[in-house]
Amino acid sequence: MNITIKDVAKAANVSVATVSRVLNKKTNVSDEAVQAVNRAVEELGYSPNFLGRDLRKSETKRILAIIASTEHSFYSEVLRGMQDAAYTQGYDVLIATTRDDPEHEMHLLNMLFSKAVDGAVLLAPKLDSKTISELAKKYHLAMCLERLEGCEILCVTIDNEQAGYDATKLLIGKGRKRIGLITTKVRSQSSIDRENGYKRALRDAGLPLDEELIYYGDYSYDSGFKGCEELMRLKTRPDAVFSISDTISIGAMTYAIRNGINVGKDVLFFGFDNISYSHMFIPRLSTVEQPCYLQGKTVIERLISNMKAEDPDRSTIMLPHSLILRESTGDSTY
Amino acid sequence: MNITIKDVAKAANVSVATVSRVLNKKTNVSDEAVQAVNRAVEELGYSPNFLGRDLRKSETKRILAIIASTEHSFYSEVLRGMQDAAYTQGYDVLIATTRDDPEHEMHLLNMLFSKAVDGAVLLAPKLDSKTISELAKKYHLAMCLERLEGCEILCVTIDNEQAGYDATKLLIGKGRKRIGLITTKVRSQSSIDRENGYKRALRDAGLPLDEELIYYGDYSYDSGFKGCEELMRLKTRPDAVFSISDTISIGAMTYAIRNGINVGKDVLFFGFDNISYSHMFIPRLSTVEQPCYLQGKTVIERLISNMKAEDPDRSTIMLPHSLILRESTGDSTY
DNA sequence: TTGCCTATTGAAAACGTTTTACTTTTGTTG
DNA sequence: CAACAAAAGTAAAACGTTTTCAATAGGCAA
Repeated sequence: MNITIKDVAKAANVSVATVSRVLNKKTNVSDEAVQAVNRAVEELGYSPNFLGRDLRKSETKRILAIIASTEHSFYSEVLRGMQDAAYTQGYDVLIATTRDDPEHEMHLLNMLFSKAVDGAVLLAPKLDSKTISELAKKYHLAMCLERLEGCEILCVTIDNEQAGYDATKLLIGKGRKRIGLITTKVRSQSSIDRENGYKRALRDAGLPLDEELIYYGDYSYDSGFKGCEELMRLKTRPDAVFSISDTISIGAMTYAIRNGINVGKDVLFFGFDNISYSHMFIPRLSTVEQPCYLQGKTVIERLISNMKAEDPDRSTIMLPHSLILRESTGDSTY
Repeated sequence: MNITIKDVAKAANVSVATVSRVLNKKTNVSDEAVQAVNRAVEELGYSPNFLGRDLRKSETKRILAIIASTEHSFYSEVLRGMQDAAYTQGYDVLIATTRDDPEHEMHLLNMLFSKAVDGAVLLAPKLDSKTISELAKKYHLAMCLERLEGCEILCVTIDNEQAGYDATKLLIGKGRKRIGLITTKVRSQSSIDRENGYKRALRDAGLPLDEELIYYGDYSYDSGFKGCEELMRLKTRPDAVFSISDTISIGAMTYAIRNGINVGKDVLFFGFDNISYSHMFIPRLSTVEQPCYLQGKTVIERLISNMKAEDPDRSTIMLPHSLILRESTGDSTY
């Protein structure tokens, strides 16, 4: 039924080894042999079985990117960076989704343990730091976007604490004294870091830290909407709202607009991630931009280099972020 | 270096065959053997090499979903449906992106030819109908969301022509006489179908087909913005605009709003896909909803059933769509 | 005791490659 | 023309599993 290298060898009147050499562009094979083999491959419509090849070579030239879901277009650029970096070195990137389930995450990592891929990158780990640390010792595993406290693993991310600080400080610089924060109940390290940055900025500016001003929800638009509603119902309203993601921030702004609040004037809004919709929304959202493409590219480059090295790099690399000022903070820049 | 089944066998004092039987939960193996093997597996931290296993069984229990990119969150639900269906049958779904490059699409399909996956689903084919038809004869290949004229392959989609018709007819029903269409220059079958539906609705209503009212751009927000600008500059403006995607429609509405047009009153807007942002935008966008989850679920169920069948199903299945009316057509429904 | 059946086990083949180790052919040089 | 090196080829081992086939052991009836 299936055409194997043996069939090609027979058709080309050479040995199996010769076929293999031709296919792998090795030297030590005559022009006639090359031609005969190529003709046979063509005629038979042969394509080599990767399982056999990969087993023998014990490498697959494939890397698995593990994300939570493809819902957040935010990942798209990161993955593009990963693919570009991988592709130039002859690797393919496959994507799989955990759907926020740590068990499923472990199931996917099985592909790594069982050599179905050469390496893996976690973009939204649900497993705990210790477990991942342990795995990173044995396998070619890395993290991107999200770091984990005390986790010894190659990790490429941004300084989320500093980014939270910068965003908050910018709002303070615009004369705001009561700044709300909408974050998540589920504590990913990035949201913890961003929250810490927010708090440090308040401290540095001598502003009081009012726990009332912090709303804990989830990553959704609806949560942003709800969070803003709660904040606006306080005796003394906030005059600015920093959200740890753009989607949340858009939800928050929506509440404000629907309730007659002048966004960018009465209340300033600041998001995080610079997703494409943040500049499509009216008014355009000011936000923190991460170097998505670069993070993806970097993590793959390092991971592949780790795969060749005897002594793998398990450090955390923080790439620079930047602030993008738009209408929601009263700036008119595009 | 690596722990293989042999090491486990040695440690458990049984043969390799017995270990394999225990691992695969076969009968005909004594309790003692089971325990000894499990203990050894535990102690050595053994996990079976899938390459060996898959080669021997010549099946991987993996299916590849090939999309253009993860940028459009629209795919997310489809993939979720695919994964649910696959997972209940013991399959995993891997995702790979073509980045709109037919050559790269072929490269990814290589994983299918070379048995690295058992089947594949194309969600945004760039290859031509004939090529895909040919491949579908030899491999377990299916399509989802997008059909291809004259392509003999298992395909799960919606009736895009009818959907385009329905949306346009709705606008006509609201008394609109000059309806603009913003579509794409690159002719995917779905956009052709939607455009045809638009035209049929005009014909059926006895409205003239004015080529001026059709703008050909790409799938982006910017293209929608630009398209709307062109349409609004016509001597006689359209009183409604149908776009073949929500992102385009949001771009179009943005132009309108920024230029003082009363959206939902002066001009109605209709999108396509019901992406999450379509109800976050202000005003909320009326749109065509596709059964994303169901399409994904269905295509995988059929594909897996094809993998077991002698005579595979190569028909096109069209699932029902529906209209969602929101503020952009003057409806107040959520 | 003998014979037979069943439950468990193990040795070895098989899956499709690549690669090693060895043989044959070709070509060059003195 | 002998000697030898280089080039081109082959057979077989190896990768890590599963599965086939045969063998062993144990139980039980006669």
